[in-house]
Amino acid sequence: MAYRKTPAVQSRLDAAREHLVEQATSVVAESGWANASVTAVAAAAGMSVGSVYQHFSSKGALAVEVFRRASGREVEVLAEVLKDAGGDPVERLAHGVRVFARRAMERRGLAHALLAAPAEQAVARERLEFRRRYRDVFAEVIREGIADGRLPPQDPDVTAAALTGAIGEVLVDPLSGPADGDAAEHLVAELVAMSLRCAGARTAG
Amino acid sequence: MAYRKTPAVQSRLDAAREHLVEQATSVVAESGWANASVTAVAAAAGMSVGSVYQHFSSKGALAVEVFRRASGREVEVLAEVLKDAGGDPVERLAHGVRVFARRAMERRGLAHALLAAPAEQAVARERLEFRRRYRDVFAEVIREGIADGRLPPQDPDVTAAALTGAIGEVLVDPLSGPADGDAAEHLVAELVAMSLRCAGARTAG
DNA sequence: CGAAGGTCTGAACAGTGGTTCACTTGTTGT
DNA sequence: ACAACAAGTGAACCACTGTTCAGACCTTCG
Repeated sequence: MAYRKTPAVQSRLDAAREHLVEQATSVVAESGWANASVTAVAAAAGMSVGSVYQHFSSKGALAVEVFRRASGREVEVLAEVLKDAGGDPVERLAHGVRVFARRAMERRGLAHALLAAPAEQAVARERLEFRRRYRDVFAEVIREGIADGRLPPQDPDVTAAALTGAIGEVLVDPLSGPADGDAAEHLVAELVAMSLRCAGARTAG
Repeated sequence: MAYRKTPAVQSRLDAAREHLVEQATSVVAESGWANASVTAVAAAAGMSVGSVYQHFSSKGALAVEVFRRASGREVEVLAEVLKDAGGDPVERLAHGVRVFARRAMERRGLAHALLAAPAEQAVARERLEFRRRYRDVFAEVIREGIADGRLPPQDPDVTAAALTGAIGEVLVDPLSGPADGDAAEHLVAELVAMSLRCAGARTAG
């Protein structure tokens, strides 16, 4: 033999793959899935179309990877807040909604891509899974709230799904506009209040 | 002159157009926008591809017409219930949610196509308008509720958007399954209760 | 009936975008 | 330096669909 893949080469490959996924994410966040053609993504990553297929067996596989990373990050953050932030379940729910909303407003493009933008089948399937995970983490905290009497009896899955849909709808809708500082704060406050009412918390007048 | 379009011919044309729109709606409801190619729609309507272009200047125009009709019907029904059904605003809201939910569950395919299924740009734009109209009719009844003191102060647009998103999320999610009689009734009841809580109505324990 | 002008057809066309592959370039070990 | 082989390239290929259009067929009216 006269050639064997060296660690240096491997890490260069890994870095290239990493870079590709990151750039693809940017393209998706800025222009949506529809404009994230293999050509466009390859160009953004500064590599040839052919090279993309050295890292992913198909465009769909790359799209799924992009979606999984971004959505996984979001779910993780939310789950952490809902589980480990201090306070009773209702306080944690409020905090979670606040974080969800703020993050989505800061990265509007990405939020839209994850929650609503038209996408190919493979990504659409991932999106269902993503929403299911969101629902599960919300449902858990609602269950806790019911258990300790701070929330009234209810089907936690229905309420959790509703929260996911409600927040997504409010945030993704372009009528809410770019939402500068003040308007954004107002929106977040209204969202939190609405979510607490939705779960049946008594605090929100 | 030797030929002029006769009323009989015109009504035959109108009927054909009508038939085309109806069949296209069926295709969309059953297979989603993605599978509603011009070829498939023409076949379903029993006409040639070319004839489709006698009625609509493009595939997008046909898709928009299909969407407008179906969505317009739904909004109309909901608006009527929210405005004209008897009772105070809270009762009307509950009734409206019940109707929205039942209709969506009865025509799951259509509901999914209207609310969530991936669609081309032109339809996506219509969908935003559709959701805006839903929001407006919900917001109106919420405003009334606030005005007569049955609902607490809140941003009606935020709550209305949330209701649209929440109900859509709960209904469209395939995990809720085909929802046979009993499960369906449970789901509707939970949805109504959740919606009333969401708007801040006091009745819902 | 026959001319005029419409309606209907579906194969051919054209744009798009994912995928491939013969080739060039780069890297490794002798 | 050179052989061996992997990585990188991008034009060509291919499948898929929306759209067109020349000709077939129908309807009207003198």
